[in-house]
Amino acid sequence: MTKLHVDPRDAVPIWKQLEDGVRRLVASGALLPGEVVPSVRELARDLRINPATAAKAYQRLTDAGILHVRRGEGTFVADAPPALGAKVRTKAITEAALRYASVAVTLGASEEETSETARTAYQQLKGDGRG
Amino acid sequence: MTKLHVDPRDAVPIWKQLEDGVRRLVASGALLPGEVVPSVRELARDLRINPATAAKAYQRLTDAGILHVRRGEGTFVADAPPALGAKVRTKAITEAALRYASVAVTLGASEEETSETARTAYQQLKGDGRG
Amino acid sequence: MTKLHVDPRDAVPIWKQLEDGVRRLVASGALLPGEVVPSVRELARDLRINPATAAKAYQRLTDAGILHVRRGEGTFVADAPPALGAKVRTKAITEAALRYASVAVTLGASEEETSETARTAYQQLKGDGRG
Amino acid sequence: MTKLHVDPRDAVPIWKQLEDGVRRLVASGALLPGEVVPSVRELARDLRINPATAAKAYQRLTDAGILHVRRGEGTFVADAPPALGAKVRTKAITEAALRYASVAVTLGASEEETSETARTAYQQLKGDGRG
DNA sequence: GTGGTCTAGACCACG
DNA sequence: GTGGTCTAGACCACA
Repeated sequence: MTKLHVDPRDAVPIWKQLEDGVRRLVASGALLPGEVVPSVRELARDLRINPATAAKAYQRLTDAGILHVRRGEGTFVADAPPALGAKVRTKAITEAALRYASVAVTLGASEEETSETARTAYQQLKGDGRG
Repeated sequence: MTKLHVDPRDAVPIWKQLEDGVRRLVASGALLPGEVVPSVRELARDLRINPATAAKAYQRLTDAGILHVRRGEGTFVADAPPALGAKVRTKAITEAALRYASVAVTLGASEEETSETARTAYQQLKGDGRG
Repeated sequence: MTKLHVDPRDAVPIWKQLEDGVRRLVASGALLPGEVVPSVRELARDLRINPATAAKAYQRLTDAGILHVRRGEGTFVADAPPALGAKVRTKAITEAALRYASVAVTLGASEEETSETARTAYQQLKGDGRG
Repeated sequence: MTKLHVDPRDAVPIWKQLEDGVRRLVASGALLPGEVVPSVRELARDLRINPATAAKAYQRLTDAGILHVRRGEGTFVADAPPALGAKVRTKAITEAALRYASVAVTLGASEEETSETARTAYQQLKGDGRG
């Protein structure tokens, strides 16, 4: 139901895969403000990971203001997921684009292939939402 | 002289930044087949990194057939930098695009901004080459 | 009616916020000896909290001699709210001041700003009383 | 040498005591930019705590931009410890002052005693610096 | 040597 | 039931 999945063999840490996954679900509208997210234990059981690992992801998301905890009740999507400063945002996107383009250039992709593949990937991710 | 630079504070390992950098210079034509590359010691000194780190990058590049060592003379760009299988190539590009798009979506970028920023990054990197 | 309010998102437990709140109202004279306090159920309903949580606060206040239960009639402010030993009192204030100053120092506040902000906060709380 | 100490019996988490301690040492100038901080393992050994607990504090400080890590080399005080927005800063100080004043009022302290005790606590903490 | 990650399992406070 | 903390110990990558 939650469309969350992690790959323990991936180089990127499980807690980060989880954090990014939730961020994406929230950003894409698949998880709405106020909505419950699975409990740490439930998530850990479903994904076959250690509860502490799931807890780490949740805690970071809570610190970032994406989730918030009602003690003894559970964890929820925050009412007003905070926006990033425009500067920081642009810088982050540009850097990610450079990392991507670096791979594309190395593999001999053309300018068109590079931008169109990015567009396709974008559409694919956006399709995860509820629309 | 080689336009190589590494960022010790980046999350990606220094040896990998170096390896990718050389791959890009070769792929973009900034480094031509038969051309000398700096020695491990020289490179380590210039970039202020540990020689073992530079050696690791060169070793991997040599294993991959990108560089070629002539004992006593130095290290050179291989005559015929190997091509990648089409399938593997496409898969690698697609995966990189997904990583990039994931960041873009999370930051609320539009489809246009995503593909255009990728294009800009591509042009910027291509500009590093000699052509 | 009682000017009591709790913040479920605060790090400090709800029952403690409640307990401290009542203590403050009594100490400041906003609640006089012999006066009725709301029932556990009423309070829980007004503050939108779990009755068990309100009960826990009342229990602790009763144990401490601040409140006093007359069975079948309700809960009242005790006639002679107990005083604290001078030593314990001073120690408690000093420790609280250190916690506060620690925050202030970390945030780069000056000595004046630190003591004046404490004074302002004091006046604001005192204003909650009836005098 | 590091003047860091933690109390496992305290209600506040060890990792937070540690985090606050380092923040204070940096803010007060006792730890200067570029300076090394003890390694996770060393700190854990000295304080008799679990390395993971010390690591958690360091990681949070790194995320906050107070410390930064040079891989394989160690952890250092960041060159430019980031400043907080003025609004956020003032809000944080005011809230801390209210928590403190709440205790003071509850214990029957006068306005003078409240502000002077805060001042004394401030001076005591500032004395930890190197001046 | 360094920091980072993960697991396993325990204990606690809260509601 | 919920999340938070802590310990113990293992493994990994990096320099």
